[in-house]
Amino acid sequence: MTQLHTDEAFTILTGKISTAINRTFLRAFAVEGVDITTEQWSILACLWQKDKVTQQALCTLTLKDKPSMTRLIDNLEKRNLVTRVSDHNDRRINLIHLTDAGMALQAKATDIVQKIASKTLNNISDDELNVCRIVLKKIMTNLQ
Amino acid sequence: MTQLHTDEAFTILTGKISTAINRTFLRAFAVEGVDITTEQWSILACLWQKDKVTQQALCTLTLKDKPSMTRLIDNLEKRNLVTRVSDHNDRRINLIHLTDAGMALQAKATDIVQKIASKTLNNISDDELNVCRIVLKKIMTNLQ
DNA sequence: TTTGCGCAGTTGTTTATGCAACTATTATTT
DNA sequence: AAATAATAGTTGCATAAACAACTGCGCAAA
Repeated sequence: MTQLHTDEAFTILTGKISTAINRTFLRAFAVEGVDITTEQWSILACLWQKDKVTQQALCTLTLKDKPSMTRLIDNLEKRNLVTRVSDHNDRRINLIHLTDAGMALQAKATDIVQKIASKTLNNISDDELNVCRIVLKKIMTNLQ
Repeated sequence: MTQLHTDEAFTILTGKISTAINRTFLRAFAVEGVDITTEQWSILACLWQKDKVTQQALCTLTLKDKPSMTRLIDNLEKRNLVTRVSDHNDRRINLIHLTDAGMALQAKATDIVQKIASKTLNNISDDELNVCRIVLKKIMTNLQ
């Protein structure tokens, strides 16, 4: 690949895109009265698929490290969206449970995310997006 | 586009890619004895192209807001890589000057970045990367 | 000239990441 | 069984982002 392209792609990937997406999510959530951050949403999205999992499982799913997860769960607990429940068989483990409030957020948050996703991916063809997905996956693999 | 693809692309873009790239950069810099972060590098890279610019200009170039820039420059000054020089014509303005140490980093840091870039973009064709660049640019535009 | 607007930059608060070092609990190994 | 290793989670410290509120300076209109 030419050097110019490499630099451009890198500059974009090195933060700008995710920063812009995060900002868009944050503002949309705020406007719609959903008081969570993008990161908190990413944890809730896991729990909406499968509830009562360990913090470690959430780390693996979201590619975050344990300290980050500890603090994200702290913040979600502050907002009464999840609770830590100690496992009786293995007391090292916390199982993260959605609260009623946490479950209640699913519909609205999912709706907001869908709207942003379709706005963001407007005028991008299936083929283009597919190639992009493949490239991003290759990059993730190369970074291991 | 299909919903599945949308979700996947989004999950990757929403932080994971840039987090992984940031981590890789940080470690590579640390291993090679270059004591800067990815964000600090992004500022230095601007200055290596054009020195003695305002903080606002750096904000525009890197898509960061003013408070972020203030603190990034603070940290770069702590490391003696740049200095703030007050403009005599307009005392509102700080011109950011590279120090000798800041200039001296260019070769080594650029080399590290090149190595990571080629490792990261390994087995990705020019065509694929081009499509990906176009998609990422469209996404950035859609997010305005 | 003085009032007021706009621009450049700073500070405070909350949230999040990376890494290292730590505690507590469980599993292994000898 | 006792010592050791591995696992789950927490805490401390530095860096960084978003947003709002602020200071200080320049400029233009009344």
